[in-house]
Amino acid sequence: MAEDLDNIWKALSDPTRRTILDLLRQGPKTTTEIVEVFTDMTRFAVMKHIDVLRDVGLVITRAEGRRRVNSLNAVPIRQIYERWVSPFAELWSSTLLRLKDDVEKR
Amino acid sequence: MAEDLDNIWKALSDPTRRTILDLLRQGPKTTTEIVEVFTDMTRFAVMKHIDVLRDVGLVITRAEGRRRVNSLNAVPIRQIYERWVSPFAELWSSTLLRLKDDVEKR
DNA sequence: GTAATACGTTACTTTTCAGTTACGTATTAG
DNA sequence: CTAATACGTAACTGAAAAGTAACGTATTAC
Repeated sequence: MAEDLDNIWKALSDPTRRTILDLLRQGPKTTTEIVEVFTDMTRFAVMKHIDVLRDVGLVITRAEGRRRVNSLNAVPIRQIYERWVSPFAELWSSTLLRLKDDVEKR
Repeated sequence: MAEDLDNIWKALSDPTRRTILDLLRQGPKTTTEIVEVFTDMTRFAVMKHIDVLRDVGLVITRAEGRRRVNSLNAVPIRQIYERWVSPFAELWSSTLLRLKDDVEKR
């Protein structure tokens, strides 16, 4: 669980997968519903992306008859935030200050 | 600039590059100083990673004689936060609630 | 019960990307 | 001024990952 964060980063690095997460933010969707959004891609490609998201825990899939309902799990994103975004947050202001300095030097 | 966010995600998806950002969080470092940290990799591999980080604006490099001093720019991380982490933050609590429901159903 | 629906598995191709090798340039220390 | 230092460029290799194609299974509507 320690550096599973690497897998989560990898999962998030793909634009198709991020679009899927965006979709699921509005509520659970069946696999077919997700597939239909990506008209320029085969069913299998999209399903692979869902697989990746499920493997890292960003998506939870539950069977409902012949359907698979996929829902979002935002917890891994929180882990990314706590480890990688939050520690850099304090630098946002200092970065702006430095840029300000650079500008004033000219 | 709109979906340069994709490039930023890609840049952040590599563990070596994230380690470099972690290093620079403590202050600017010359290219050689960064290279020396990664003993299991050639100079060129590390330099390529620095290139990628510079291309997406996460690292700013300034020449100082024959040295290159690399410093961190946290602004792109802020963009990631605003677009991708913050919108999901509201779901952290609801995810926990749902997990709670799931547990209680058993 | 059969046909359509929803999804899965496997094998393959293509592309992308990390890393190395080889060669080269600019800067500075002595 | 020459030798070591600090960094750069370009071409190649290997492995991972995205995407496709072909075939297969379980479920439900009629």
